[in-house]
Amino acid sequence: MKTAMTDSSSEPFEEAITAWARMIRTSQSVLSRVEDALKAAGYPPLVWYDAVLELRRAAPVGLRPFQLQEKMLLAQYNLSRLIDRLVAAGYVARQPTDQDGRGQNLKITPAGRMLLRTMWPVYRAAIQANFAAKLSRTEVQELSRILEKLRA
Amino acid sequence: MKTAMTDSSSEPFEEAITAWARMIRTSQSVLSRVEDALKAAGYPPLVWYDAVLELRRAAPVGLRPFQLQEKMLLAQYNLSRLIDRLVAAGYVARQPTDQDGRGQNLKITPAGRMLLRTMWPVYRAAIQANFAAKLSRTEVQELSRILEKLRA
DNA sequence: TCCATTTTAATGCAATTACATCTATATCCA
DNA sequence: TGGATATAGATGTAATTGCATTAAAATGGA
Repeated sequence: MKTAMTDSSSEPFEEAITAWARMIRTSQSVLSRVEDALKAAGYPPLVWYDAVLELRRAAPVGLRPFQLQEKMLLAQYNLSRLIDRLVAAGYVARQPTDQDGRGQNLKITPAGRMLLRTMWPVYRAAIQANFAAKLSRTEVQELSRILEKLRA
Repeated sequence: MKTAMTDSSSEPFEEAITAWARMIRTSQSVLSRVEDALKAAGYPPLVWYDAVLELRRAAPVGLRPFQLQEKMLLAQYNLSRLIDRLVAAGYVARQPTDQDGRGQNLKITPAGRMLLRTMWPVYRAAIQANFAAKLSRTEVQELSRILEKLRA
């Protein structure tokens, strides 16, 4: 016989629903605060930072768009247009590929490196204030571990 | 003297960066899979479900738009247009307020209740497959606890 | 080799979201 | 009361994202 308890969160799946809702809500909320901090400092959205950062990591060779897409969570057409904007802003250079006539090679420019350098202190402070400062080191590690399981 | 170790993740803040990146990436990835499952089943986006669900919880009184906004993570103008779509689709009814001539009252319709009922099995299965199934009960509880600390 | 298929990337157009502003009503206070 | 201020919600327009399709080059087999 079941208990008379009505607290739905005592059921495993109900606990999962709660955790699910918290993950979606909290990550969106924290992310938007970080984005706001960047915007308030006059910087472009985080996705620009992520894309240029991947290209810095890939320097000096650079990346093809489809390789960058694999590293980011973006649809192909969205990445194509993000690259347009990054190139127009001077943070990324498109170069023809020698091996594949369909493709192109993307490289970070000096301005792109400067963007990363100047954005980082603001980004770092926002992560610290809105994320790291609210958790103990153990909690950070535990969260990281659980999220990694979730990704796989 | 510092150790010669170069593994940056041994530094507390570097661990936080890793956890931060995982939280953003993983939650987006898992969310998009759940959204895809709903779309594949012919249902509207999750934000529709969330809004209508809040109105079911608030029944029979209903909610003013600004009250719904407080419960959801949406800008005022985005909520205004979401309500337009929900009303156009017949899931929500706009009613004049008697106390405040500026406002309106939002109520779930029978079609809205039906939407929640038919979406739920698909949504539930998607949460189970993409989230709950990947974690132990203890991990779910721990994740939930940590996220709650983060929100505050 | 030649043609069908696949891969890479771009793009026309529709839907949604962001920004700025606006309208209308309510509230506050001298 | 009356005028300034605040609150609730909508909306014009620009930017971004989503969807479907397209173009061009590479690949793979007969």
